[in-house]
Amino acid sequence: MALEHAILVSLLEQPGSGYELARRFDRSIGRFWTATHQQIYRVLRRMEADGWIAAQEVAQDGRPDKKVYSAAGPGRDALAAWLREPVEPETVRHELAVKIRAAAFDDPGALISEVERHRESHAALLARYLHGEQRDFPDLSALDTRQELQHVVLRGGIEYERMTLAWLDDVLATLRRLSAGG
Amino acid sequence: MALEHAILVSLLEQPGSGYELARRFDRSIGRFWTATHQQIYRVLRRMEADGWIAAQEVAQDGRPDKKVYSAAGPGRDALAAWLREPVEPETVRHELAVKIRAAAFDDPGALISEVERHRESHAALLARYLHGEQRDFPDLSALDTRQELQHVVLRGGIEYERMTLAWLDDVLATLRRLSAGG
DNA sequence: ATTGCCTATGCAACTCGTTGCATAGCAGGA
DNA sequence: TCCTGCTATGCAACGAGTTGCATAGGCAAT
Repeated sequence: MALEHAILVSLLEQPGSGYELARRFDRSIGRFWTATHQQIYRVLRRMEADGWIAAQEVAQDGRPDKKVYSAAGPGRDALAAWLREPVEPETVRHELAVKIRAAAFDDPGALISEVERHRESHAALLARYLHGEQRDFPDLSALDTRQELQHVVLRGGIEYERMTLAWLDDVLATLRRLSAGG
Repeated sequence: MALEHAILVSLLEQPGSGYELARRFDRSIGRFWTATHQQIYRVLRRMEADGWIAAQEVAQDGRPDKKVYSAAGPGRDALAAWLREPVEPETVRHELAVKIRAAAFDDPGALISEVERHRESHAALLARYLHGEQRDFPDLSALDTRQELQHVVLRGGIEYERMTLAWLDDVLATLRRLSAGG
């Protein structure tokens, strides 16, 4: 389980409430680790009970109070220990690949609009990555350690999206060829 | 949920027992959809109850009897309906990316051997893909629809592994630079 | 005025996925 | 001979993840 660790990293980068974490997971972090607010609140309570993080009540005017969490010593230790553990292989759930093989038993042409939709969403994500890179890393020759590591992860995301776009074009060409009766 | 659908596709390509399906999921299909034998048996029972698949008891000598499943009419219908439904966005769980960002709060050098291990396993998988391509698709100019679709999925796997290898090299270079104190 | 959205946290119920264990006969090697 | 491993199926318990709903005040637009 790595949701705890993903939350720890996020809190080390910047303390925040459960709600704020949920929004971060929707945006940046969620690109390589998804989580709903329910999961986050549940795990935060457990982590606080275990002493990994500390909470501070913050009163706000005009909106509900919030609990701002930050990483504590035992949390840092747990993260360091986890870093040294061997990682489990990534489990992939590529639904579109299942659909493509399923199309052999139905009409390949029925998948085209679906694949086009995927292509658009990957193109949009790539554009967002590139925009975020410009905004957050304007000068690539002056990055500290944290930024270097954030940037190498971002580069992975960018390359993944580029590769996926090229592959989806390949898939579309194949589907069009097959449904045209080629 | 798409485990049902992945199983249906596999049974349409070739009928088989739960045990055989589990091994297929370990090998080919498992590269884009993982499942343990427990999940598979549980889902097979449900699918049989729903009439999606039909079972036939097969006695064997020297080994336990098995139940060979094959896709039934309602299963094909369900698959066709699913093909036409919009797909949920793929949820990614990229633990290594979390670790890389976590390394900013510990020693980046501690991650190097971990990343090297990943690199090796991706290189091995790429080699297996390429070997499987040679074996299963010796003549790329004479493929039927099913093989065309299987091959375009395989091409996706190959490109994914190539991209991942290049990225892991990038990660390694970055980690080495940072831990050398550059 | 009312509708709908945003911040902020949480309960309850459910499904999905994993882990450990059990059975049971057969084959092969130390 | 004992141990390991393969085929083949399954139970039980747990942990992870999702979905629907609830509360509750404030803001902005219709």
